[in-house]
Amino acid sequence: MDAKEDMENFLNLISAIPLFNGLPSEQLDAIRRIAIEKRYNKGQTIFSEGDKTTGFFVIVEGRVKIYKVSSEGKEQILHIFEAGQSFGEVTVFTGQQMPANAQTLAKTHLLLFARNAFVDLVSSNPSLALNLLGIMSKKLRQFAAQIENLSLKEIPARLASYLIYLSEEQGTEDTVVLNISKGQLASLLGTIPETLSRIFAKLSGQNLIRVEGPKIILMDRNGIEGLAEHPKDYE
Amino acid sequence: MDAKEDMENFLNLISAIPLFNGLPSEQLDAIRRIAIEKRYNKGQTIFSEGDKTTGFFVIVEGRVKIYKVSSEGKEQILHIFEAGQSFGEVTVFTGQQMPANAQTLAKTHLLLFARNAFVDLVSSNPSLALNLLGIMSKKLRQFAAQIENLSLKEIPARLASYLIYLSEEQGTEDTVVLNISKGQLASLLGTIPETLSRIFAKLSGQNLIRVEGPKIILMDRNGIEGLAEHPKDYE
DNA sequence: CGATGACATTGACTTAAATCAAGATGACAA
DNA sequence: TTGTCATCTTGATTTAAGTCAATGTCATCG
Repeated sequence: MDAKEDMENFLNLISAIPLFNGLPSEQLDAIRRIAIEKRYNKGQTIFSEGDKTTGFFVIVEGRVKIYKVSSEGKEQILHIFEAGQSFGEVTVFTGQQMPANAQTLAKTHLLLFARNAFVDLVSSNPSLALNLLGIMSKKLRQFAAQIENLSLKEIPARLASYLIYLSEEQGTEDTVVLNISKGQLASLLGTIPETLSRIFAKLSGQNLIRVEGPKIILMDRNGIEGLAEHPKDYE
Repeated sequence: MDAKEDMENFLNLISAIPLFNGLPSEQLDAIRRIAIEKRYNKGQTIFSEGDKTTGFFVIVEGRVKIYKVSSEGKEQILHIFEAGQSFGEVTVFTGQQMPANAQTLAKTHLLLFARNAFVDLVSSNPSLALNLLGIMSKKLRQFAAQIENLSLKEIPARLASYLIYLSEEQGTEDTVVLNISKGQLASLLGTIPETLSRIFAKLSGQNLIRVEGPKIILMDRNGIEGLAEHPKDYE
């Protein structure tokens, strides 16, 4: 009975993952057979830049940051992934070494799909391939947005964009809660904690936001949107 | 006879494109049937940010830049694609509007694949799907590298990285030829022409390179590689 | 031919953000 | 409680790169 219950649990888990959406149950079963469960505590390293390809990861529970580190030790977060999202696709199809580092930001439960088994699965399942293409397209789009932010916007505008993004993500109108530390947010925005702190202070002074610990109150949503798009008007 | 010759030409064209590598001839034929030929002169716009999804493009001949423009008019080049490469995949699978602009840098001959027809083709052809996944993985990797460069490296290091990349691309040991104008290179590196010009002058002064118009002679390849990785040692 | 216009360089100056350094705040354990 | 640690904030200063403006170079066209 336990075995059967486990399996049901498992199918519930993976069928809730966007990547595996709409797949027939025999495919889900095939997926189950090649999945390897992995559990981590907060702050553990999943892989490091230069490691040889392991495979493809899906987050069942927890949070993971993908980041690069410069030769002087500064960190740039490329992405933060939450439950239901996946990472590591890239090396599965290029087969080179891991291009970045991955570390947990919380207690995390992952599924790992070994490279070859996963490639076989994708080859024999067009709708899985299409799902994967859709997910990778979205990631490409997000990276393009990040490049745009880094090179075309100053940091206050990047923060404003991020706050708007968060409020959409959280479905809130005027209050967002940071789900990462301010230091990590600085890294995600391509800056350092001191600078971010000053910008929080500056935007507070302009009555655009109010900061209460990890809770940010958007006092003037229009103003914040304006800042995100037309930074020069808000100096 | 002409029709048959045309078809042979066409099959030669598309079988040389990495994306269509290894596909059986009946698939190539299906591809031919849905391809739409497009020809542009230098400097023409193929699509603009916000346009509704057109489809997927493959470059037969020429060169295309994909770029974003800030609200103040500064341009950031995301990518420059050459013959044999493809672009526009992203919107095919997300179906939103075009996230960036595309403009030709030379007389260019493209194939356009309309969205639905292309999705059908990919769904029914696993090895095409795998090729596409491989290509998108490579693009994700390149974007990640670009984000790293923009946020973790100063401009001299970015230029050094680019020169190394070019020399590998061109298979040369000590001389590379810029295939875009210096102004465009500035945009690709996330800076402006004036700054790039000063950095060329600075690196020349350090005897790392010599600049002769669009030809850059790498006088000290080790030094340039060092600069790309450890900028602080070269001030 | 000289003139126009794109592209590139150089100089003087400004500015956004990083660095360095010192405190503040808050959580948590001994 | 006190002490320790991580996170965050604030201040003084430096610096890389952007801006503004002038000038240079070169190809091409009428």
